[in-house]
Amino acid sequence: MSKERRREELLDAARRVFAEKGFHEAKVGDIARAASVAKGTVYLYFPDKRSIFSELIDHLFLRLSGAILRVDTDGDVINQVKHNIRAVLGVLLDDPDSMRILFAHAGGVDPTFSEKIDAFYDGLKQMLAESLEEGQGLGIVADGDPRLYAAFTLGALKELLTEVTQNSEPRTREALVEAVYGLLESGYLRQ
Amino acid sequence: MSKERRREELLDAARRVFAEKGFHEAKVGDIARAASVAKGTVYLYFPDKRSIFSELIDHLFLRLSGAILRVDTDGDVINQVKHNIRAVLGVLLDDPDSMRILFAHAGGVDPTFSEKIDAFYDGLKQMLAESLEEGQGLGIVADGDPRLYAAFTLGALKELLTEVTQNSEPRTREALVEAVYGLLESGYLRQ
Amino acid sequence: MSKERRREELLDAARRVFAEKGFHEAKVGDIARAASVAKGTVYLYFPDKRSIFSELIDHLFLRLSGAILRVDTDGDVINQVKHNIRAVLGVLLDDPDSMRILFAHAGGVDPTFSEKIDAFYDGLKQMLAESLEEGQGLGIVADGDPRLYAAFTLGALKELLTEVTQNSEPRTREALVEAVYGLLESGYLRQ
Amino acid sequence: MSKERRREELLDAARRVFAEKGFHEAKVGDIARAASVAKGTVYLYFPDKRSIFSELIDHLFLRLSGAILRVDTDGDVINQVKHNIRAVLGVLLDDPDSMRILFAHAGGVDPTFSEKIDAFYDGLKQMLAESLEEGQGLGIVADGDPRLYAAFTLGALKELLTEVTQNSEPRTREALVEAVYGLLESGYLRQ
DNA sequence: TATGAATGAGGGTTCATTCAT
DNA sequence: CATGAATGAACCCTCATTCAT
Repeated sequence: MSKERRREELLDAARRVFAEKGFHEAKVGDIARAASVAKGTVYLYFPDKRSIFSELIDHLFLRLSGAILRVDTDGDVINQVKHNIRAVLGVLLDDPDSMRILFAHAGGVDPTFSEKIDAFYDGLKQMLAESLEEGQGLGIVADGDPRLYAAFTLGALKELLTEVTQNSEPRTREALVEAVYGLLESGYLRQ
Repeated sequence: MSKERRREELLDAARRVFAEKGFHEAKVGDIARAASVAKGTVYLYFPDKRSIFSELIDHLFLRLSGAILRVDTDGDVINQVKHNIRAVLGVLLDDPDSMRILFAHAGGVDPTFSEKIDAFYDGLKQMLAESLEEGQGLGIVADGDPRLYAAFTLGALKELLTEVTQNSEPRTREALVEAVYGLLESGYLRQ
Repeated sequence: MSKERRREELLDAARRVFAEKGFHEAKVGDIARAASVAKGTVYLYFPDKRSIFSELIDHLFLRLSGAILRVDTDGDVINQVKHNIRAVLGVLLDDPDSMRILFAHAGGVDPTFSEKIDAFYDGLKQMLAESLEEGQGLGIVADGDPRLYAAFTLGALKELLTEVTQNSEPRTREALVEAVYGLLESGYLRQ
Repeated sequence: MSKERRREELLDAARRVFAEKGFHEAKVGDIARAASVAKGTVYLYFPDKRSIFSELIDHLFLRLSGAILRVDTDGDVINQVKHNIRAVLGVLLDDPDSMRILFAHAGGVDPTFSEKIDAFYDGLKQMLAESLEEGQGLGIVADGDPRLYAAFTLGALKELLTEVTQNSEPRTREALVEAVYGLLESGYLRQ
């Protein structure tokens, strides 16, 4: 087996184990067993346990960052927004283990790691808030604190994803996209 | 010092320590030191470290559950919704350490614990979804999957709280309540 | 048992174990067993294995440094020289385990540690060489490189000590002192 | 490359690595890298790491044993003594890596190995002591314990070598021979 | 013969928990 | 009740050695 292939297998195994048990409950031996190798083998490919976890998160962040496009307010805003919702849902629903690691376990590693996670979310929120502010100038975003709107959006997406993964009710992605968009566009309370 | 008082002091100390370091990085010795007692004393009041953490979370859950009122669709729905938003914000902003434990660290303890957290959120979502379904019958909630709306709401609130605590920008609670309500009522995107 | 007492016991046990097995072959468990405590207890008194070894060597160095007096060439040189020989022999013969650690095992720990040992010997040689140089000025030390004389002296003492400890032949310390002095004063080859 | 040649290369590499790092800090991988072969190759030529170290020491011992001639008291004793001093200095100064392994690292391997080293020195001392005893019969060696004289001589030589290698001051070998001889013949203290 | 990926025993260290005082 | 020294299970990581290619 090629070195690169074995490395991928270890990452796959680690992803499954971390998703199930979290960072601290996942023992290096668990990862090795899940990959059907000896414990020592893990250390031929990674310097330590933490770096495996870190690589999984980094990779997920990269995919998310790559999938999201900064909204260009000169173009079709609605479809760009929907594209981004679709992109985020796509990345995370296609890799529910990574998603679970990020949402359920990434915070419990250690303070340094938490900062990294926070920084990523902060970056997203920042980018989103800037787009929203631009949108306010164009009158396509309601008045109000764009950081709050950004936080709403992120939170709604996160929890939606958690809900969708935990709950067995099957829903097409497009329906989810529309549901999120609907929320952003008109909420759900009616008088 | 009374037994009950000492127990409270230990919980207070544990809350601070867990909030700062998370479950695994917080050592029993840290908690003892924060409470100015010896390590052994902790075990006179709690059977183990996990149960302290658990009690903090349980207590927070109780306060949250107690603060939230099931919406009575016969009454003033708007104000009941706002009341609930206000209540959740109140409980969590008044006790930022508990909030941090819940949002940043509760997931990293172990799989069993994660289930407990998930179950609580699920209960909230369930209750909220039921109210929303009722509301749909009365025409005051838009058509669509009430579980999704419930997830949106929860997620938006969570992230809002994270944002508010992390970000230094000071905002009155009432402004936050109105902002959340505004989102639920009409979103923020305008064409 | 007092904390200080337990610490001494651990040092005593470590001294015996290190003397017998050397740094690497001596396991922390060996030291714990020799002191009749659990392995974890060792770490209540020392941060790590190396620091125990280091403390033993440091202590020995202190005792040696304290025992040796710089020779004052205004006084009775012969007796001062004999005093120093006697002092070094005394310190090391009274603590053969430490001696063995120093002579047989201290070099095998790691490069940093070896430097420390070298530095100590170098300091001794330096001090001795300076005294000898002074002695040359007074005509009581033969011409020649004082560093070499210092090295001879140290080496002769070291090996004498090794010999005396390994060999069962019992000899009074005073006889040893006289023998060393004799060597320094007139060698042993006769024509 | 011939089997024998490769074996020599591995020994050369090992000598360098052991001299620099000592037995425990020198990893088999270090040796392989220094010899520009793969780790597994080392094991085609040697059964284990210890045996490489052992062979280096054995070889050095052989060269030393071969260089030293038992003093024939019928002949020119002075020059035979000088010859031996010259021979030991020659062997060790020509191969400073082996010397460093012997003096600085051979003690730290394990108890069994330490015994081997001790045994070698003991053999040397024994041989030397016997010659000295013979010399005492002929009146060319002072009265006194010949084992002690042997120990002195060995120790002085060892430390001289250490000094010469560590210190940058350049000295001709003949000067060193004369210095050692001078010590043996008349010490360095004068009244 | 040479390779280097894989193995797995073993060791240092941590820390939740216990218990004698 | 309170203490804090002691315990020892458990884990991460290293590296000498093996073996399939």
